[in-house]
Amino acid sequence: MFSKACEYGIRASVFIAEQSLLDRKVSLKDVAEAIESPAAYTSKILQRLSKSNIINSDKGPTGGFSMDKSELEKVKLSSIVYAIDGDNIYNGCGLGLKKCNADKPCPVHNQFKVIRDELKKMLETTSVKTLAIDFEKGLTFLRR
Amino acid sequence: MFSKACEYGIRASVFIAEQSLLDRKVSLKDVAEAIESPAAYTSKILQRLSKSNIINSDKGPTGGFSMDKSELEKVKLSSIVYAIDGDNIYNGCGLGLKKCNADKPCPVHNQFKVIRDELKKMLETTSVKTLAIDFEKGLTFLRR
DNA sequence: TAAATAGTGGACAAAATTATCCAATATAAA
DNA sequence: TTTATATTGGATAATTTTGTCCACTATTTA
Repeated sequence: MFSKACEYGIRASVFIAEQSLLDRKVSLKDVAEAIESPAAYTSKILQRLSKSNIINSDKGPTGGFSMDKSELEKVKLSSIVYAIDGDNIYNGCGLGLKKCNADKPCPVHNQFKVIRDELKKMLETTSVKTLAIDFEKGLTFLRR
Repeated sequence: MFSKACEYGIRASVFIAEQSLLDRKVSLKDVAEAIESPAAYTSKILQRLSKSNIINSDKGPTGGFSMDKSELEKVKLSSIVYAIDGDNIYNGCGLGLKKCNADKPCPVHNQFKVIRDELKKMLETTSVKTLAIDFEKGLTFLRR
């Protein structure tokens, strides 16, 4: 479905969001431990999220990663997925054809369109904030 | 969504099915040209489909790949996907957690479950035969 | 201003996926 | 039975994705 990088990206975002709700900045190490991911690789992913203005990163002592509490509910899963995996999930053909649309559809174009549209809607309506709140309550998990 | 191998596998199956409806066996070369895929790689994929009893393969002159017309509507997309990509699509966690279920769910477990179940249902109800018939009619395309 | 800390960016390495090549095998037809 | 044809299977290569390492920059604190 998503690349491993994107999976780490979503998990990291949920963790950073949750900690931000508690007014805590987190270090790369914190993130990697919380989501059980390779630290150096996670660093690259956080860089992308930072450049896409999804998370903040501050250097130096007392630095770390964070998200603005006030903007947290505006951040949807779709932004994270787009920042890391681009738009292949939405626009790419399910059978890998370069040109595939209603005019010249692949054999499963219509069947896939239904699924994709649902996936898209889900990603666009699910905010990181609600995921962070459930995680904070101990209802969901980011490792194992 | 699927691996490239799986995409080729589905496209190849639709082509082979369509040709089988016309009582024609097709060679590896035919398949590769019809679906615009690397022949040698496609060969490996057809081997898997053959071992999973989804397609027939006959060696020697007049040999080639084919599908039994009588069993064609029993072959669903789900069999092909399973033969090539396994069951990660259904059972794997959307965020890559090794253990993720209703008891210990990842943050997007429930949201993904809805999508997955729809995808699963779609794959399990879509037969290669109907896809082949639409392709035969010129309604759908396997290349470009 | 010096030292310690934390993220950045570039080069590099490992693993997985995708793709190629070719000798071997099976089979139909001459 | 020989020849031509078509798939098979194993080795190998290229590419992409995933993951690591390390010197550098920015920033806070003493």
